Formats: sequence, C-alpha cells, structure tokens
Amino acid sequence: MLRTHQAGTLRASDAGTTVTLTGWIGRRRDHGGVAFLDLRDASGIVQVVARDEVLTGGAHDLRNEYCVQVTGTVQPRDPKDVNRDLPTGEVDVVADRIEVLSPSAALPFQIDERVTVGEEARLKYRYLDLRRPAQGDAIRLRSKVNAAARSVLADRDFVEIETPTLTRSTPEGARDFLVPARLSPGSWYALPQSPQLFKQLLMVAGMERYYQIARCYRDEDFRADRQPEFTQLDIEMSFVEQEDILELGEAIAVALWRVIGVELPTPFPRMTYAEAMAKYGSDKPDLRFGNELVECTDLFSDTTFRVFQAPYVGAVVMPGGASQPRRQLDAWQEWAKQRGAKGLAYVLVQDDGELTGPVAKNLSDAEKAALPSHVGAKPGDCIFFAAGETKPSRALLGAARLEIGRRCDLIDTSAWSFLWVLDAPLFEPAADAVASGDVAVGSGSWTAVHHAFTMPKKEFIDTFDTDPGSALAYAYDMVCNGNEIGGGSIRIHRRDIQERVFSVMGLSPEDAQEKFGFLLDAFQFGAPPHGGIAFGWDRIVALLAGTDSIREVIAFPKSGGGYDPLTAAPAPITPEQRKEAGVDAKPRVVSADPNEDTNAVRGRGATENITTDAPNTSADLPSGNSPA
RNA sequence: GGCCCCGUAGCGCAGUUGGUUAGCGCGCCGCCCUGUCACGGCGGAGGUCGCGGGUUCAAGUCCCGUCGGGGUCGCCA
Repeated sequence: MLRTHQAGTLRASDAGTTVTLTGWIGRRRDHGGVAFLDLRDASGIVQVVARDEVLTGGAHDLRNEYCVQVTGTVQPRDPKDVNRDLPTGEVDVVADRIEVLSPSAALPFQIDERVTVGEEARLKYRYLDLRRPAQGDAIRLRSKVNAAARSVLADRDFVEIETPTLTRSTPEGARDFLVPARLSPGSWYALPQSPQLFKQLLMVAGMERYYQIARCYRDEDFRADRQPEFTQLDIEMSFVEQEDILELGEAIAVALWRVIGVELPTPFPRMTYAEAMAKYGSDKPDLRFGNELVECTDLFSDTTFRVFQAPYVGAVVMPGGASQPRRQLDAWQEWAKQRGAKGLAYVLVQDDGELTGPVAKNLSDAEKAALPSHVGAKPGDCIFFAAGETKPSRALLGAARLEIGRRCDLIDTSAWSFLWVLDAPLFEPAADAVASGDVAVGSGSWTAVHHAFTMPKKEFIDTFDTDPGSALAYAYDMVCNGNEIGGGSIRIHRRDIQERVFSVMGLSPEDAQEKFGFLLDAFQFGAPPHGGIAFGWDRIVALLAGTDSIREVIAFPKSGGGYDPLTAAPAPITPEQRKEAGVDAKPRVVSADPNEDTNAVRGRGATENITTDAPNTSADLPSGNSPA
C-alpha cells in the first residue's frame, strides 16, 4: 500500500504516530512560511501542515486536486486551533515529505459542496463530481443498500441469478431498446424491460427462490425520476401466497432503512386500491398527511348546478385557502388545465361562515348548509371540487391534495410512511390504455392492469371473464411517502385460467402462442404456483440518501433525451459498423407505410424480422448533440 | 408530441423603458504573508452574451427560427 492510514480516521489518540497518507489536495491556505493543506481521501479530510523546509521541496506549487502522498507525524493541535467542525480537527499531520503522485489541470468546477454547480457540468465531469463527499457518499450508500438486501435474501436461501440482457421483448407496456443482430441481418434483440419472463421460467426450473439486482431498459420519454436504464431488485418465489411476499417485502424494507438508522414498524398498514383511489385519488397515496378527498356525489344528487350534475363530484379542502388572492385562485385554474381538466371549481368559506366564490351562488341553501361539515371545512378554508367521470376527477383531486400538502406545509418531511396497496383491479378498459396510442396486448376491450400473468383473487376466479371490470387481482404495491417503490403479483400457473385471461384481453391462443410461446410452453411442464415482487432500486436509494433525484444515486446517469454528457452517447456509427450490424437489412415483411414505423418498433412481438427501412436511416441519430 | 422556464468569462449569477468600454462572487495566473481552516492583502488574465436570421441610427435586451438544458402533461409501473 502507498499509505499507512486513511486521512479521515486520524484522532488525538494517534498523536505521535508517523503516518503516510495518500489523497487529493482540497483547499490550501498558504501563509508563506507555513501552508495548511486539506488532504482528502475516501475516508474524509485531515489538515496537513507544511513548513518551510518541506515547502522548499515544491509544496508551494501544490494546486487543488493534485494527487499526493504525504509522510509526516500526527500532532495534537493547540486547544485554540482545534476545528470542531472536522472529525480530525484535533490533530494536524506535520509533513516531512510531500510527493506529487499526479498533478491536476485547472478544474472545470470547484470540488466544494458549498459551491453550486449545474447538472450538465456535473454530469460531464461526473468523476470530479463524485469526489465531492455528499455525491460520493450517495454512491457508497447504494452499495451498502445492495449489501443489506443481499444479506436478507441470502439468509432466506435465495439464489442470485443473472438473466440475459440480449433477449426478446417482454410483455410490458414500454417501448423496447433494440440491438441489431449481426448474424441474422434484419433481426434484432430487445433489451429487457424487466426480467419478468425469465424469473417465471426460473420458477418452472425449480429454483424456487430467485433474486437479482437487475438492470432494466425502457425507451420512453424522460422525467426527473426516470432513466432509460434503471435498476430493480427483482424477486420471485415458488409455493407462496400473497402474504409470504408481503412479509418478505417488509423484511427487506426494514433491513434497508436500518442502513440509515431508521427502524420501521411492521407489519405495514394496508389499504385496498379502491380505498386509495377514493380517499387519495392515487394508487400510491402519501400518508404523511391527511386531508383526504371527500365524495360529494350524493350531496349534489339533486343539484341545479350543471357542473355538479355528474357521475362523480368530489372535494378536497385547502386549510386557510379562503384568504388566497384572486390571482392565486386563477393560478389553480391554470394548474388544473395543465392537467387536462377544464378547471378547478372552488368555494371559499369566509371567517363568518359565509360561502363565497363563483360556484357558491349556484348552490341551494340546503347544499350550502350541508357542505362545510360534509367536507370538513372550517371558516377560512377553501374547498376545491372536481366533477365528471370518477377516475379523472379523483386523479385531479389527488394531485390537488398533494399540491395543497406542499403549499400549506402539511407534510412531515421527517416521517416515513409505508403501506401496501392491495387488491388492484385485474383489468382496465382497453380504451383507457389505447386512447393514448399505446398498444394494448390483444384486441379485446380489456387489458391487464399489472400484466397478463397476474392471478385473479380466488373469489373472482369463476367470474372474472364474465365480469372483468370488477375482478380484483393478487397484486400489491409497496408505497413509501407517495412513491411506489415496489410492486408485484401472484402469477397464473394454470393453463385454463391463463387462457381465459387471454380471452378477456382478446388474445387468441395463436396470438398468445406467438407473443409468449416460450413461457406458455414452459408452463405445460408442471409449473409451480409462484409470485414475486420488484423494487424500484434507484428510487429507494434516493429516498434513503435523502435526495429528490434518482440521478444522484446512479454513478453515471443520463441527462434529458437519453444523452450521456460524459461519453457523448448515443453517437453516430461509421458506415462500416452500419453495414456490419445489418441495420439497413431489407425487411422480409414489407411495410411501406411510414406511419407503421413506430408500431413496428413499438409492438411487442413485432420485432422479430420487421425492421423498417426509413429513407433517412442515416440521419435518425440525434444531431447537434455531440460536444463541440 | 403540448405547455412553462433557462442559455452572458472555467463555475454560479446580475445586467434597468433597446443607448458609451457587458458587471459581481468563486475559481485561475503573478507577487506578498508562520496558525489558517470557505485564511488574508496587492495586482492581472479571461466574453462569438448558445446558434442563425430580422426590426432599429443602435440589440445581451425586442421579433422569428433553431440547438441545448430543466420542469410538467401526454407516455411510462
């Protein structure tokens, strides 16, 4: 080793010890005859004192972020010189010798946590960004979190198994990343959106308990909390029921939060999907505050107010909201319109109890009398309404509830609120999914909420195909502070049930065979009952690290548009690469209509040998994206 | 794909109703300084105001387009 100690570990008890340290020069305070250098390594910082005789050896020329080796003696500081802000603040290392291991050019930004740096610069020089203790510690925390999960799973005899990243599409909703297959020009691999099918095959294989910290790939548009490649802790178990998975999930969460010194109480509260939607307008309610939605449909069943003559009328209260200026109430309308609503009706409860606002005059005296107590509004509050179809109305109110929580400071940011959301519907009307241009699996009027292999709850086993809309599934989501951090289901292992589910989705046996043939084949050979769960690893680590962005807990994240500022990927390829990869191979099935291009890329199972040959294939890479 | 915000020195930002030589902090370079710890003092360098076009006597500032970044809705478990 090039060192005897780690800089951040030195204490007063080390006084007198001769040490050799290695690390980077942080700040330097050069007083001419003596210089103070902050030496930083992964363990922390210690102050090195370089006096004249050492300085003549070139220490005056040390610059920020020079990588150096320092040999010296640990010396206690005078009481007046102790730095209480530093764990090593009671000692100095008085240098006898400083050797430059590697000099540093002038930095693009300062390695100082107090200096704010734009994300673009940070990502381009991520290796410098990660020298900053907070940034580096987030990545170190991730490693500890991985280890904690592995420990729980190893104790329970789980088998860690890697599954392919070059594969076929899996039957999930997102667009696939595609990789050309050089040896079969015109054919493409897909990167897995999750190891879903493989883990089920592993159950057929008798592994019984599988897990993997798995990289997943989805080619969708970006959000603050999304990356094109992301990580799941993926788990599948045989011979289990829903309760077994929930218990395991809680054990894992407890172990993870212990990493940051938080003891989570178990069992976690449970809520049905229906209750979550009704009370919170969300399938991932944030229970760090109350302020629930209140259904008002019955209250307004005889109303003369047109807007409230709707299948659903609901309300959410904004405490103290009656004193908002008009401009702010107008801003709420804009806020609602941005979410696709017509607006956000409101009633203000004045201090004297009078109801005011544009909506109030449309309400009968009886309605006005009953309203405040029905929704739990006090004088000074504002009541927001949504009326219309149940689902979008509740979604709007749910979003309003969160916004109210933020604006009115109702959220206890130190709290950890965990719960399970259970009993999700098995199907949703395909119109909800297709309206947006998404591809429903199958051509029926129903599509799977979770995925096509989710087991109906036993009380719906006889009726789910005659009454798909009311069938509930053995599907569960773990929710933390309003984030869905894990989700899974018990799978169908019986062929007859699977065929009936496909039938509801309008998937013929032939279609099903084409899309999921290898899985269905496998299920013919004594498939065990099984189920599993997957945790959103990036989000979980971000929560544990106390950061809003999952980018902070990914070593080399991508920025918007899937661009990596560090490597400048994606990048154009050479004509030779293009030719060799077979990217431009003529499709055997000709699809001349350019409008079908997106579907060909998008549709599950449509990727086998149909590659569209768009006229501008050489120009379809992001341009102007490479750094000058 | 829609909407909103941003783009000025290496980094973070300011720049008035369009008006002289585009500023501030940090960093960088040089000199000085023996107890600092975001040390201090003196001096200095550093700018295609993202790019292209337009309006104007005059554009960092106004208009159009475009590229890049961030957010949000659509999309995505």
